[in-house]
Amino acid sequence: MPQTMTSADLRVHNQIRLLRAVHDAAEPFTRAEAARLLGIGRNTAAALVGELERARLLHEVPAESGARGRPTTMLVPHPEGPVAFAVDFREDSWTLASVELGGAITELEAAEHDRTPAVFAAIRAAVARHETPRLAVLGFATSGPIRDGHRLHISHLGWDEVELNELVGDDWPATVIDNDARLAGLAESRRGALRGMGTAMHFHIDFDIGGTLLLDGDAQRGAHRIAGEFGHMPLTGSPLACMCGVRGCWSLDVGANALVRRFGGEPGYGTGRELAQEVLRRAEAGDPEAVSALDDNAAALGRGLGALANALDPEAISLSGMGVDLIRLRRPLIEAQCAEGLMAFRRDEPPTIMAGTVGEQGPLRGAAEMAWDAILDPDRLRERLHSG
Amino acid sequence: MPQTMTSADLRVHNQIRLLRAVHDAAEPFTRAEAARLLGIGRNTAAALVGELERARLLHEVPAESGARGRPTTMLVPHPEGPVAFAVDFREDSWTLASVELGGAITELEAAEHDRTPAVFAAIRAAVARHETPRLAVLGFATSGPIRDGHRLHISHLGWDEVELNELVGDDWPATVIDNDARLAGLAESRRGALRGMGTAMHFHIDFDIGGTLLLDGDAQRGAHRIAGEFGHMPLTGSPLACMCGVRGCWSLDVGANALVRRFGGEPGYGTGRELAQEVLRRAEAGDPEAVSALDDNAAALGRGLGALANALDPEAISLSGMGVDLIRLRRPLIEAQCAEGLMAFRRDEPPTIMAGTVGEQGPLRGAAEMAWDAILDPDRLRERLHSG
DNA sequence: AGTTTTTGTTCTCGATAAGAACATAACAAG
DNA sequence: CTTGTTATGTTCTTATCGAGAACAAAAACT
Repeated sequence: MPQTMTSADLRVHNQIRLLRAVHDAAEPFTRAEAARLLGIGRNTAAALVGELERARLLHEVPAESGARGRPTTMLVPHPEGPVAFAVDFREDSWTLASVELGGAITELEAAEHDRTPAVFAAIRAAVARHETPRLAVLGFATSGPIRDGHRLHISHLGWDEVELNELVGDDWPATVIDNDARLAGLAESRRGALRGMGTAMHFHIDFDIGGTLLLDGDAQRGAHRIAGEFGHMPLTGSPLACMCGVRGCWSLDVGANALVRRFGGEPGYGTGRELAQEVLRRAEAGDPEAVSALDDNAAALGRGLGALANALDPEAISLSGMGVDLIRLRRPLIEAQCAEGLMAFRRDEPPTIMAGTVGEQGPLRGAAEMAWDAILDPDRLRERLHSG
Repeated sequence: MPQTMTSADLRVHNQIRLLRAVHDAAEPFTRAEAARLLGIGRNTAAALVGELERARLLHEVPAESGARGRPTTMLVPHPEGPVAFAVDFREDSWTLASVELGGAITELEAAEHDRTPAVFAAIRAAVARHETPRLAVLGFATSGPIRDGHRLHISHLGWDEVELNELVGDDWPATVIDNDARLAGLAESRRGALRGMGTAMHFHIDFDIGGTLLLDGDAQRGAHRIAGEFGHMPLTGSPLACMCGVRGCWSLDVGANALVRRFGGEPGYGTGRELAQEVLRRAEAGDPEAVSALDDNAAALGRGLGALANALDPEAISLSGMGVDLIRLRRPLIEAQCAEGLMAFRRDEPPTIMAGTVGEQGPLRGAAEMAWDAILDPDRLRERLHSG
């Protein structure tokens, strides 16, 4: 029982419903349409919008009138309203972007980095270069699990429980951080292939597999915020020991690491990724050993997805990273192996497996969604409404 | 955006908060305590309770005064208020009970059955024998997955997609049906070992393993309402083919079926369960082969739990059915194997593994919770408040 | 130019919860 | 036995919210 529910809370609640409708809509809509959408009267809509306009959250612009009736206004994000910054922090580069209500995104800066935690200072400096009073919340996507929201662990970079509270300190704007695979899934769930689904899953396949379970548009985090290591379940019977400390992980058979290992490459970041891409190209060209490696990879992917579908029953599964290549090149094999892993009675209704539509921008857009979730929080909104 | 949020909805919302507080509380509390708990004024609490009293949902009884201050009243379920009926339908027997607000349970009837769908008529007759105007919703727990909420599949009974809409027809009271393993988990989450946890899991181990992911006190159902078949993921490397149509299922190594197979018994319900219990007894007595079988079973359980914890990051995992015996007899082995399956960086914070505290009543109590969730639905409550 | 259609605006109304002031009924202290 | 203390119940006022009806306004259609 957190807080009471009073008339003022009611107003904030309905204003958030309105803002979220604007944020989530594919096309902008008018104030009258908003009233119908939310099931409120036109007078109430006018009052809600009026306050939000004064708080610089919404802006009304004259709608070009094509139909009959008195002219109305479109509800658009306020030009001086809050924005979210989003950072996609990768193993060798980062991107900073600004995202408005509604999802319009502007890339601000991008750079490579030296794989030491010093990069956080560089990112902070970039944020400072672009900082504006409009910046409300910064969403930060990084690879690797983040325990309890502040202890970052990226084994590939040799980062062992890096303390984020020391790197992202009080001089940062309000910041929310999460895992890239989870945020990519969140982006698909909010603005991509999984939009509107009650139960879905997303997997990002890079060197290994990370993913997330998406329920009603929310990415599940787990008790210590480190849910999503689906790649470290023994789903395909591998006998090998995994870098994570477990034997037989799914990720040993799916993803770039599996390809690289097969061709004797180094499982590092620079050359490893190139080699994996090279294998995919050779497989497309028909090289028998590359074809075999690709087939094994795709088959293992499908087998694992079937197993997970038995347990979690997603409506659809979207893929990003190398998963996009796998589904493009070997969809029938993946689906056949998925069916093989599905309990017989489920095979007539298998989960849809598809490439994500947000693509490479997944972590960035997911970070923005996470930041906007924080901006559209009742307490924060109440404060903003009453201060201005 | 389903419904609007008006002042009347606010009242219902707060009344539901109050009713749920009463329902979930371990000990009854007074009206003044309720006001503090919900963060509302005493006057508001009086108004809310007054309406709920008139609607026969709450009842105020004088509290024995031990302390100073003006005497107050305890909030208890109304003696003429709605009740939920709960049915636990097992493979050879069923139980019918009545459950009040707050969880007080009264067993009404129990019987064996002949394993044909005709048993539904017998259960309906039992419900009729005990039916009262107080009956609001019937919660029904059955083993086996129920696709889309109405197609029941129990392979052990030879029931292949039995159409529940034909068996539970218009002559039934309002009925909600779900899977027994999921409802056992719901019971643990609401009234048992998992109470108050944000992310937890429950597994019921019988002939095989069924389970559920519990998030904020809610059991996840999946897109087709058939989530939870964790036992049919290949987590332990078994080479065998499973009855479900997949190869290598976890359930081939954990549960009564694994014990029965090892000792050459029939994997049927009557003798199979007895044989499994016999093996457990012999293992306790020190019989080497039984000990080995029990060890294998427990080790496979732990190994699978570790894998699942990597993916879903539960705070705790509770067990029912044969899982209670396994945790009692082989906790160290289970925990060691779980740690082996956990990614190295998680091993210092493993999920708590424990026996459920609701025990055999899990499905029944879970069915009651599900039914009460339906009773405490805003629409239903609004109707009840305005009709009386 | 008049009609139709859609939306904006204004006003009233009922309901909600907050808050303050006061009443009440127990226990405790003298 | 009387008086004070304390926690709670009760009453009344007030601000706010959304609903709803009536009316005004502005476009397109006829």
